[in-house]
Amino acid sequence: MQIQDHKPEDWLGRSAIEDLGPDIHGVQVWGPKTNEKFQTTLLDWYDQHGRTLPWRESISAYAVWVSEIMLQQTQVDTVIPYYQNFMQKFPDIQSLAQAGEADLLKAWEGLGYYSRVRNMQVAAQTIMDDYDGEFPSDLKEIQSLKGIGPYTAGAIASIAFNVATPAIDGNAMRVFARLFTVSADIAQAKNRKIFQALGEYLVDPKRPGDFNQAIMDLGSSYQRAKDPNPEASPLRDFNLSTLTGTTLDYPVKSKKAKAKHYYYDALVLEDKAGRVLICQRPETGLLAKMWTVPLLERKEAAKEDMPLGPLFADQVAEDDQAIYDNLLAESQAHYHVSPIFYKRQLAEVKHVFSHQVWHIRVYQGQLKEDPDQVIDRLTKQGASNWSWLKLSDMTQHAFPTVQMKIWQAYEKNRV
DNA sequence: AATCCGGGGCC
DNA sequence: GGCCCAGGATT
Repeated sequence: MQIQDHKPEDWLGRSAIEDLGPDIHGVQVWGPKTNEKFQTTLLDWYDQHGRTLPWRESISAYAVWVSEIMLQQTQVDTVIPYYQNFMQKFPDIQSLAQAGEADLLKAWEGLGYYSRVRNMQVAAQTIMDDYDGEFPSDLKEIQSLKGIGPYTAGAIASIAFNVATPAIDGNAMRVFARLFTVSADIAQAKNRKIFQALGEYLVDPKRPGDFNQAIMDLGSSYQRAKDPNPEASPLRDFNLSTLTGTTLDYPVKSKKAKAKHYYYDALVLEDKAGRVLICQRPETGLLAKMWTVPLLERKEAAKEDMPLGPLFADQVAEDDQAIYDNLLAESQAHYHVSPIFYKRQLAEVKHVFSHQVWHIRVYQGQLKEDPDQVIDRLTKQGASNWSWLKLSDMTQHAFPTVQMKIWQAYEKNRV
């Protein structure tokens, strides 16, 4: 599609201009070459009032890449300290490609969506192997890298390599939907092409990177999702929703499905030496490869309080029998006790994910007998994804936030 | 096209 | 409790 040959109404599926009239409140809106006036106004504002951010200080493809991956579904204020730590530990593509996975996960600990950092390392290795260590500058080659989709490719290409392409994320879709009163549902993937086309029409071919960043800054200030201030925006006179008083009608976004609820017992089993048993989650799925104390999902019928006392196998959900069996084997081999332990409920922890809500009862495990064995033997036997952790030394494993909550509940309430 | 994948901030 | 956020991979 020859974007430059079309006016916005051609791909909005209706004539916004005709519906509203060319003259709104005495202001001429979106006539010929209005996009060029829009660009000038936006970039003049950006030059004077754009945000100062760490990854804008000295532009490199690597810095833009790291920041954009971290900023996926994550707010700027959350990202900044992670970004600075990450750039110090992994300052270039090569150091990222060669990093140990545990160190990478530790640098990402608490940030969420942990596959982002694993994908980034895969991409770094691809760049080392296939691009001689130089970040590719072609839009399609950038998007072919693991973890880089259409938004991030557009951001890197425009900001780092001055490629005249838009960067369409939720922020840009909100800004453009309000700008042209687009009623298409931004939650539906098929509608992304509408905003992509608008972006291609609007983007400044001379300063595409600054244009895209200016849209982001506009979306975080005058065109925030909540409590926007469109009347004071430098783009006020271009904005059809502002001129018609319909800002909060846009963007249209359908609701997400409700989260499912799950019920767990967290078993904090501490030995005489002050070590706590932890295990590593599977390689795929939620919180992949992160470490937690054993989490046993309660059977549907056992959602009520469990009686304090020994833990028996028939109280554990089928999916968690392997965890239980492993606990049982370890305790029998090294402590000659069965069942594993008596337990005391300390607290309840609630943790909300995008699609799941976890309700966790935290139990303090109590060894039935006093172990005489040397604890180190435990770490040498059995599967490597079990470990005894000294609470004073938590830097060797990456823990998800839900585990941090369990640690806090344990430290506060342990007896 | 729908689902999965974290976590924090805000109301 | 619900919604938002500089999305992408998987199915």
